[in-house]
Amino acid sequence: MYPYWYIAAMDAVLQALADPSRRTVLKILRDHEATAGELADALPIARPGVSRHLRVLREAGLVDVRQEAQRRIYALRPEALVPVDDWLADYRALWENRLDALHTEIARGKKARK
Amino acid sequence: MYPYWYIAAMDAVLQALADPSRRTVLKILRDHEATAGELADALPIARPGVSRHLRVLREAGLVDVRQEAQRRIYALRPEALVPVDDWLADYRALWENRLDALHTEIARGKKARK
DNA sequence: TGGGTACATACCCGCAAGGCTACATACTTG
DNA sequence: CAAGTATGTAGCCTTGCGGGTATGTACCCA
Repeated sequence: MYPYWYIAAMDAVLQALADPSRRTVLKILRDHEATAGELADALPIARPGVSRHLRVLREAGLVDVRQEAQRRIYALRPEALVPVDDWLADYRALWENRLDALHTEIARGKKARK
Repeated sequence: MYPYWYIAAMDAVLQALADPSRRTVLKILRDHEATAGELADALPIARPGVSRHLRVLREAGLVDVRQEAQRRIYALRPEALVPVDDWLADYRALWENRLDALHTEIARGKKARK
């Protein structure tokens, strides 16, 4: 359904990232692939709930599934996060300036206190 | 209510970013501060809706307000995005590897077609 | 001090999201 | 092919979210 190069609209990705259960799934898949059952065991909710979360992640392009006998093996598709990173890039310069200013301010404060 | 160094839990930030209207507000504030009215005019929804969106953004630490006569002037607090950037960092290495592999694959395909 | 301006809050509504139980599907194996 | 295993789907319920209208609240100015 989703070719290997598919990157969902950032909207769907951010929507998917908004849920902590789904972020937990991503965290696990960051280290290794996992079956739906393994992922379900790691979450405090029942299987069907996990299935739906996995569907959201799939439709956002964040994970891939392959079937192996009765098992569905899920794998991370980190490139789906690229649009989010690009979006963030537009703001990165701003907070870097601000943090620099803050550090300068702190340094100045220390000096003044001497 | 929120001191200048306050950074909300990433959870609230991602939740706030999930809504397109709120992302529009951030995009506007990226360029310049704006009053609530100006922000409302830029969105296709009524004032009270905008007020609520602004509240969510405030509580996530993404914007700051200051009052000037009857006007509330909103400004971006880009440092609230730092946790999201840090979170993304854990995945960046992964997609960079993958994209490298993809490019290699494409290059190989081109070569083979010659 | 009364009227106008700029926002926020209160309240209601409709819908989508997330949880659960029950059931269907698909594959393996005796 | 029957039983078991692994997972997804259907249907139901509750809650939260986003949108709207009506109503404060705070400030300026004549």
